[in-house]
Amino acid sequence: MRDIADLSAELLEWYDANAREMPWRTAPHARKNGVMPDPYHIWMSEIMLQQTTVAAVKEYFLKFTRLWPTVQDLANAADEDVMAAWAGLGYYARARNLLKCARVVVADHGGTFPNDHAALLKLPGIGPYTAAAVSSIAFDQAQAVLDGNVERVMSRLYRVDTPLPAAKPELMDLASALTPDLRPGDYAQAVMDLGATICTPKSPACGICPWMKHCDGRKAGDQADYPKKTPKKPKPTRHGIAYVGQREDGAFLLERRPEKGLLGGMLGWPGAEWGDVAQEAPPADTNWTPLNEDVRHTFTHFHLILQIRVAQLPMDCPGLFIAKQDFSPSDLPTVMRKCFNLAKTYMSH
DNA sequence: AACCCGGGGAC
DNA sequence: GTCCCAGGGTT
Repeated sequence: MRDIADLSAELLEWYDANAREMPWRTAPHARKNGVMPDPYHIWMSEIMLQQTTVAAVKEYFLKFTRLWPTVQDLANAADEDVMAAWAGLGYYARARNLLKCARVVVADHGGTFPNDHAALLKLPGIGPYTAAAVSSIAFDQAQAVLDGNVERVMSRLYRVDTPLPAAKPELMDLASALTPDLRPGDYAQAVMDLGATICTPKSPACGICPWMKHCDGRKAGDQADYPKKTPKKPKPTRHGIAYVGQREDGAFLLERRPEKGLLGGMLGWPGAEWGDVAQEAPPADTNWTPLNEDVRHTFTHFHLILQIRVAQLPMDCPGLFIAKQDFSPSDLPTVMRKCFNLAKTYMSH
């Protein structure tokens, strides 16, 4: 038990000297002076950071907090504005749940985030990790965070041979045993910083690791073999066609995708469902011009090859048209933006 | 427990 | 190309 207290104390000492700066983070010296972070900021950053790197999140976090400075502002926002602001960040269910959660916090919690793990866990888009992160970082509660970084650190520190994801309960027990009652918020950020900057997936910088002398993996020399993982399935390739239509007045023919499923709730170019073979499904009865080049894109679990068709459409063409001055490619998910970028080189205006 | 769900950077 | 990322929801 003496050893465990040493571990957290040594990591906090390292964090005091090496904490990375982030727009949502309260630095350790400020925290020691009683400054606490805004729970709204911590919550928003943690939602954005799910499966997403700090570098990618920064500009989105600044944009969201500029557009919606408080959870009340966000709760009052229009759905389509939030989805457009999220475009490009990926995993769009996060944006829908972000808005849902803001509205629940305002309606059921008086606009104040609950501070305990159990209450946070009930909110949309908040799972075990995010509940622990918000309760520890924003409210200094002794909750163990277990993300990809901590899984890697724990599995190396103790040479856990059980492969992920089956090892998660075991890793959670190890992480909980290390979480201190003193400065749990800084400790949570410290152990994740350690995984992100020193205990990296490939070629970890063990020579400068504050836990070097405690690490079983380091002692055995096989730290890079952890964590063990169950092999993943190969990605299939799907095919489809995207129709980029522009009306005589410059407006674009788009469609709002269904709330559930791939790119849910986002704008996109019309077309049939993607499959083993590309299917024609022109959204207007006119002469569509196929382009020589395809759009290629990779999603979480498949590769996609999209053929592009372009056409000029008459003013009486039915459908969801967005005026040229209201159309911004940055409102589109990346694959749809790729389609536009390719099509526009072939369009006259 | 297994599957679905983006996008980008490092290698 | 592969792997990874401050994971959650659904079935």
